[in-house]
Amino acid sequence: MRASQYYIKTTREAPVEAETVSHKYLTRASFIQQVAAGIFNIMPLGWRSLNKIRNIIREEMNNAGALEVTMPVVQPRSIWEESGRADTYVPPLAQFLDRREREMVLAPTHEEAVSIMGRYGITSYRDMPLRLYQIQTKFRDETRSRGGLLRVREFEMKDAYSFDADVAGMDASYDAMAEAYHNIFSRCGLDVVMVEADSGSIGGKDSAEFALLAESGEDTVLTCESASCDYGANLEKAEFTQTRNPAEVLGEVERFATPGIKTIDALASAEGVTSARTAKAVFYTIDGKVYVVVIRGDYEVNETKLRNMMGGNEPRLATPEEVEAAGFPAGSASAVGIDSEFVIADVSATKDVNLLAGANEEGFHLRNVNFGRDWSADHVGDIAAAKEGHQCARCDNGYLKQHRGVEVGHIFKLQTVYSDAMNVKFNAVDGSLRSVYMGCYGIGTGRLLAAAIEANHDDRGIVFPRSIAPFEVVVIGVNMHNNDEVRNEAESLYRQLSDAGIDTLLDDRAEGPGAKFADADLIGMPARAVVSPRSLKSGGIEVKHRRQPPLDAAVFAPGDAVDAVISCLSS
RNA sequence: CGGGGCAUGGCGCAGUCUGGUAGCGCACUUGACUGGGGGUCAAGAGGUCACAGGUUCAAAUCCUGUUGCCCCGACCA
Repeated sequence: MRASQYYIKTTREAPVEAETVSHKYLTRASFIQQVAAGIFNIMPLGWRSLNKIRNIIREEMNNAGALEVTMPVVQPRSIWEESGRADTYVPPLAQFLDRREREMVLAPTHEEAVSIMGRYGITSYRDMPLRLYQIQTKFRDETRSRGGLLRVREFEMKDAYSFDADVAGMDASYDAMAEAYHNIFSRCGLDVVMVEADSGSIGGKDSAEFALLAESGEDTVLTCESASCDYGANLEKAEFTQTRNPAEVLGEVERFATPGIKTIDALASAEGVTSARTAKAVFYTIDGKVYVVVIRGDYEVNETKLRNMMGGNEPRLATPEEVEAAGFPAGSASAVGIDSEFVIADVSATKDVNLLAGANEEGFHLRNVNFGRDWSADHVGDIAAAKEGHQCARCDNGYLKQHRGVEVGHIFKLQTVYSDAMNVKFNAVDGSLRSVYMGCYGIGTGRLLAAAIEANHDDRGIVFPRSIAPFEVVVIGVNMHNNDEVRNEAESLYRQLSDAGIDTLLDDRAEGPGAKFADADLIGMPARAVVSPRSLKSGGIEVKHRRQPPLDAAVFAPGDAVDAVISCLSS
């Protein structure tokens, strides 16, 4: 490709709203252009990179035994009613009426459509495993987008789905996809961690996300610091080993005055103990009912764990009005004296003894409060949020470290959630009719491109790995438009590289050398070959890798330049 | 959805307080010079000042409303 005939419109300045590195460079290098909030044009350079990413994904999906298909972006709302997600999907579906006033949705994901494809042909256990994937546009009318391609409303995703006859088959599909994902990310130059995750509104049981650890990410990920432990989890899911106070003899409950004390920390310090010796109570409204949620004072409630424990109903902090209407005391609250039906307890508050707690009376607290004797709860479980420094629950000798991460992939074991709802059934070996075990597996291609830039850049621009760069090498002809010798050498090298199957860009624009170098660096050309009067005088053509310093190029005779570029690219 | 901010040529901005000929840098066009890290000079082109109403002799500027976009939070396969 000749730069003079291509659409490269680099700029010195990024739009003021671009905050992340990838957003700035993708815009400055003219890979993308914003059309509306969270909606982008992908320009020729961006499209080339995305095509390389798509092809890597295709190869790995095909290797994992998946078949490529495509499913509609515009779907009848009825299939979402069939799955039960028409009204529960969060964020809400983008909907419209077609010309005959039929209700349509813009698909944010394709479990419904693939279930329809699956049930068409799967009638026997012999039809499975079946693995399907597509690379397709999704629309999610999320209330907020950010970070350029890191989080958008309309985006492209590779989504794959597996159909298996039993749990063992589903697990095998899941493992095959996980392996393919590792291959994809490493081929794209990304060092990602696979961590346990919550499955959210997709449903199902086990899920794992692939996260690039980066400050610009919006995910919070915890990993075990121990070298011998590979535990990692999204904050929503992360477990930790709770500390315990030494067992004590249960003391008598003592009520005492605490004028002016409003917080757990103030209470703990007034008593000369740490907040771990307190049981704090928080009010949540879940499915229209107000609950007292009790957790040890040094922990925080993880609302995702709380939601999962309470049957998937979304919890939110109760308003003072709701608390009052439910008849709960507003100040100095605790679960003491509350009907256990409306009490939710984290295990931390149930295991430790002789805790400080509210007296359910303004200005008074209680000493030596104990679960089982002084209060009880119908709902007890792990609803505590893990934090940096907490002890790893997996190995018990490491501590959790907290990171920011970009979620570039997510895989789920759906079990039979969709096959039950959408009637995807088959006859098993014994002749019985059973629901198919499904899995689903997603990678955001645009987000992957952005993440690759977050992970690979310097102050001059993008530093693409060869595998996903729009071009592999740029041949820069310095002043080539009015210097025959330079032009002939540059054209000849361009031809030879192209013939060798290398994606080559010939920068034949009538720009000064400075502009060409700056653009090559900004766009992230992995290799650069320079033909100029100066290089010819010193023996030929300069070849340099993007990672080498700007002035650190080696000169090769014209006949050796192709080999030099190839060897430079594979370094 | 809550809070905050912004809207003037393709991009980045000044001008708005105090109403009176729309300006700067980058990019663009033409020419000349230049030619190793976004070069110089000269001459140009390009803007219903987000939209709608109002006040006024006169509105980018003042008033009212609307829309779009950004940031923080809530939320988020």
